[in-house]
Amino acid sequence: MGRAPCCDKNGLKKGPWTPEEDLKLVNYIQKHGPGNWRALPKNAGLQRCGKSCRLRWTNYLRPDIKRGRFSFEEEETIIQLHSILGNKWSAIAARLPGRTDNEIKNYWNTHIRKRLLRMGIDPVTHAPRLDFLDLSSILGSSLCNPTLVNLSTLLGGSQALFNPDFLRLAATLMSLKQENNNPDLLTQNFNENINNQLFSAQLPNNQFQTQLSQQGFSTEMVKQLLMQANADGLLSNMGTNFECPTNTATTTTPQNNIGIANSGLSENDFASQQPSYLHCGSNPLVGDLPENLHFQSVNDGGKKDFDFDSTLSTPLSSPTPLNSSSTYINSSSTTEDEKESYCSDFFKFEIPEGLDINEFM
DNA sequence: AAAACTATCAACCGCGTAAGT
DNA sequence: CACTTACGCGGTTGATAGTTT
Repeated sequence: MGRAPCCDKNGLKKGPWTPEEDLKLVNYIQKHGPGNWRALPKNAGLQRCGKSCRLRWTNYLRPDIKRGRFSFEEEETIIQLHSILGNKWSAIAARLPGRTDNEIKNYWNTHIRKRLLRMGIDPVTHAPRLDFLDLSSILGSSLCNPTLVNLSTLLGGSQALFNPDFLRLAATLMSLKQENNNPDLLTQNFNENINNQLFSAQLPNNQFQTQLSQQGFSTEMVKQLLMQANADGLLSNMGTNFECPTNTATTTTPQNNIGIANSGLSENDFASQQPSYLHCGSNPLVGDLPENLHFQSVNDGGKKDFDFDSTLSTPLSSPTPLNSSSTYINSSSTTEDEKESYCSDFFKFEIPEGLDINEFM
């Protein structure tokens, strides 16, 4: 059964709206309010279909529409929301006052998407793109030491290689390798990036670890990669007793208190989400771990504090990391370069304060 | 100066679905 | 329950402006 046309299109005007048409539409809606779009054009004296009128109103004529360049904060919000919601433009627009879904969609496709691609980040999955990763280097390094990696599980568990969390980790690891001429920076980067990625990867219902273990590509593998890096002298500050927590941990950051335990989400709800760049830092830009940070376990129906100190031998990073890009955050007139610089910190996104994840469910 | 190319974004199209009959 | 209608959404198109060659 074919769908009935929204309106009789014979004789109806298409294309750009004239100021006169806009005026008619605005006047009519001011008097009668929006709605009943099918009847509206006839009543308003417009030779347009209702759909066209609705679109013109919602995307252009509505009085509360904010026009002009997207601010840095808006762009940040879009990226964060897109990592959670995907191409749910209307849902994203609902959280950006004054912006329409069409506008956000256009902006995504013409600006953000391209920038992410340039950064080597897949704009769909928000994970590093495979073709940008020197995975062969990782694999080659690991495979040279058969005690570190079981080849069959590695190959058989190829899905694990496509795990976004692992890819992020791999990307960071490789970037560390490229920077290994600066041990101090390396150590610091490890603290800030690897630790955070390992733990943040476990935040959504321990999804990362579960996937890895199910695919025979265990957390141990990641640890082995880190050990290998350590053996290579890359991670001079990493102790051999480095351990990943096995609890189901959720974020309860001192800053925004977002977490499963207090968000009203079930664990399954959380696990179903795409990687959202939740991380456990107090600073959304640098992602350092405050010493008093506690994770809450929601296992067994009860909340159990999870103490990082008991699982990490590595001291937490300093609160003022090198190369901090925190200066751009307050700039509303951000340049493209600055935004691109910001995207290099893309893995450290944090759900902004006041953003109610529960609304997305 | 003009052609070619690229970026932008308003508008359209078709589909899914809720609501109504 | 089947069907129709209206609405909203996401993908896509195409006109226009801006930039490069």
